[in-house]
Amino acid sequence: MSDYKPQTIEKKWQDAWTRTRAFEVTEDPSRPKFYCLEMFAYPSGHAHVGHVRNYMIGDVMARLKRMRGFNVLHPFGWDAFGLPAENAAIKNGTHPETWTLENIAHMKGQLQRLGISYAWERELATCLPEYYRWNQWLFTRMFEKGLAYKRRSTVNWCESCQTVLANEQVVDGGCWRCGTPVTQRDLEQWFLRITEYADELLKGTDALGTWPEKVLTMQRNWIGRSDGARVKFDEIEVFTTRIDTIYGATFVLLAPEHPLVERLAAESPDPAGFHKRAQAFRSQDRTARMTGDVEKEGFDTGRRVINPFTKEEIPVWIANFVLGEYGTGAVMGVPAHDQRDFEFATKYGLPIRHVVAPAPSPEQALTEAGPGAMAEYGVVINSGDFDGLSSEEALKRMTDAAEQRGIGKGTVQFRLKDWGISRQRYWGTPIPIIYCEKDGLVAVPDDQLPVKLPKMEVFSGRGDSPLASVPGFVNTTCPTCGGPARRETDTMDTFVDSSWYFYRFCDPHNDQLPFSREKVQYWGPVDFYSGGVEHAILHLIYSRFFAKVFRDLGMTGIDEPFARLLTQGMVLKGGAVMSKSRGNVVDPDDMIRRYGADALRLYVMFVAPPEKEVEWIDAGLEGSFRFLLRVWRLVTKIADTIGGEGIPAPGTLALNDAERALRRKTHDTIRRVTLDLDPRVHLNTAVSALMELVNELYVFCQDLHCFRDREDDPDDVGVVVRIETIAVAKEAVEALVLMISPFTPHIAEELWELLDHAGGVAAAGWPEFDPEAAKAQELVIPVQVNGKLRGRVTVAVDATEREIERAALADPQVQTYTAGKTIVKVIVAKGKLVSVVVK
RNA sequence: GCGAAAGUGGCGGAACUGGCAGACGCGCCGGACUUAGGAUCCGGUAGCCGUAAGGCUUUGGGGGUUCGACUCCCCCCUUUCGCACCA
Repeated sequence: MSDYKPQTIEKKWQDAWTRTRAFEVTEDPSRPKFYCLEMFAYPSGHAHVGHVRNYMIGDVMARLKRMRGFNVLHPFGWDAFGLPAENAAIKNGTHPETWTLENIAHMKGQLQRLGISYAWERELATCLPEYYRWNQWLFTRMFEKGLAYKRRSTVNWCESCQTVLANEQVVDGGCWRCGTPVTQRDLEQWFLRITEYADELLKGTDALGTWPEKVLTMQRNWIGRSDGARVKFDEIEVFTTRIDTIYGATFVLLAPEHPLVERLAAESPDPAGFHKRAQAFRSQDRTARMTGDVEKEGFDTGRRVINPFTKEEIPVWIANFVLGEYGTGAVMGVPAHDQRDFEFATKYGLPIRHVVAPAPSPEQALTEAGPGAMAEYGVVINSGDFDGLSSEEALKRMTDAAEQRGIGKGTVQFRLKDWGISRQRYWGTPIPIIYCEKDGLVAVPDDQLPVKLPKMEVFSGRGDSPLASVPGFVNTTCPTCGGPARRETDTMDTFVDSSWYFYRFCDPHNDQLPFSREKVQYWGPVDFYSGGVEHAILHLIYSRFFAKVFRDLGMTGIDEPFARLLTQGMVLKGGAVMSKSRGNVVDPDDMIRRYGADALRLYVMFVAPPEKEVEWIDAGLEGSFRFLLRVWRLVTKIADTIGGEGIPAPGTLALNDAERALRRKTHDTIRRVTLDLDPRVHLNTAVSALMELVNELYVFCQDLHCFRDREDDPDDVGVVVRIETIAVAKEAVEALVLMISPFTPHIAEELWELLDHAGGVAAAGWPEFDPEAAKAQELVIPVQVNGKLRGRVTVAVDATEREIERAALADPQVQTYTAGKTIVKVIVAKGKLVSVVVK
């Protein structure tokens, strides 16, 4: 018996996999496909054990599916554009490209040392022209269809990153990357019209039943559909979801940004003062304004408009809590039925009129202002002809009435905004647009793509778009008229890169198109996708959007890119996320050196369910290492006994009790592990089941002397008397080695070879569950008396309910509790439990 | 504030559709083998009472449904996450 030397065997098998191109695949219509993907990596420098966890989940699934006969695509690549590379360049003078490519090389080595079964020949990096060329190609298609457009607008600006951020990239009022509070800027920006797909993206969430509910909820909230109506109060159009309360509208509120504000200022007695007050609201910190921390404030514009339903004249105010970018930027104030309007009206003494009564008792209409607004639906009152209608009914009738009178229209409003993709930074995809005096905005023709990112040497990190300072890049000729023209100098948001890479993996070397329809139709959609929950409304909504764009371009027939999503929990150290700046990074290479990749892999799978956050504990890894030692010893000690030819299948043999028990455990373990892996993805309990099997195997082998303990002693042949014993031990050990292989592939391959098998575990296939073998002959059934466990009876597996009841009542333990009492009832839960009720 | 998920030993966590709570591992305690062990093997390990057999209590707290509740229902507490004036 040799010692377990993970470093040696891991190297051996990793080399073998590379040599035999074990994980490279091509389309094969004769086999079911399985596309397994983990979110690709930003090459920040070093992988930590948090990355390892995500990649392991995918690797276990990929390896399992291979063993079960699937044609498995399991690729990996690099989300290689991004700010850290540029910042590193500014700080150290290393070119972003150098920095990025070096990091990729290092991290790739780390992943290879973990033995992840990637199809490395499909590796891609988004910073290479072979990739970003297709970003430009797709942008051009979207430009042609009006899905990419340019406009001036107020955008989110991160002072630290010196660039624009999309709405999705503003987290709690700060930059998603660095947390710096976001400010507003007015800029010319390129947008992608994701709102075109708002409704489909929303409805599509219903079909994503295997996604975590949490992610779906976040996406639904983000898209934020509201059904309501636009109604004109003279020239001011408001958006409301509660037109049923319009008779209670006693004022109108404008956002400080509303286009009418400046005109009203000009018409007011004190234009300068008016302007100043509106401006003060506008410059209120957006973050505070958005989070509702700012007190509701406003002022009367002096302007009056007619409520089109009551015909009353009501005042127009400007209010700091009305959002300029949502709806029409104007709302009707219904203080009786909207909490915000209520606070506002109370503060400024505006009239409050109740027009909806609580549904059950319409006659008990509220006539006085209560502690707050009554925002629920009810029965409409004080509303002319509409009195007595339910809110639901009034919504319809009033909308109809407004439409008939030409003063309003039923409409749907989304919270989702178009995706601003212009970035004023260097390390990204150049936007393939040329500005010509004569022809205006011209897309770079496909045959001139890629627009290559010029090699810049100096990075200041200040000012606008670095590319603007490269004359050789900026100055060009118009593709249409040939006259002098200049190029767009902004680059694309890196989330463009990650929004379609999963399709590129299907056809990574295509130099005619981003991918061929045939290949994506074969591999797509991704069957199993795993990554961090932080992308719930960034990457995951953009990718869904792009998938629909590709479909509408006729390039795929796929509506949704990710059939199943698993959001894995983070690995913490000292209660905090691992990061270089905190200095709490656990380096997988350290762990591999000490315990081997297999132990590390096993531990991250065993420590907790994949979705849960976990705290990294070194001792736990040691435990996993000890388990592998135990497996190693078990198999190496018994290999001579069970290896080789001529051992019959245990199903055909007459087994004794111990043999039958082991066989039952073997097959019960196969059943549990199989189910835990697929579809449940409870990797931790699958590992526990394997540990139980190992424990039972040890006892069995020791009791029945299967181990050959002393190799130097020819008398210790380690051979048991019964061939039956050897047969069931062999079955158990082989099933164990195969089932552990998705978790710890190196040791599994090594042991499989040691057991005289050629061809590797993937060729051997996943063990078959035999329900007959797993069946017990007798059952031990617990017996409760008045709800308390009082005894156990052993019955034949096919015993009838009557027999079980009789056995339970005959049990002496049970009788001590039933003696002298009346048996009221006996419930037999077949195969599970007997419950006796006595009085 | 609104919404969602979760609360189980010293710790990470099991318990499939209501049926033996605490699987598996870590840690700890004891034993065996050892020059030694932080290696390995075996055993113990929710709490309380009891020498023991055994008994009682126990899945955040309180009620309820049920022969039976970690699991279902109601109220409350705590934690985490998401949304946060979207009219």
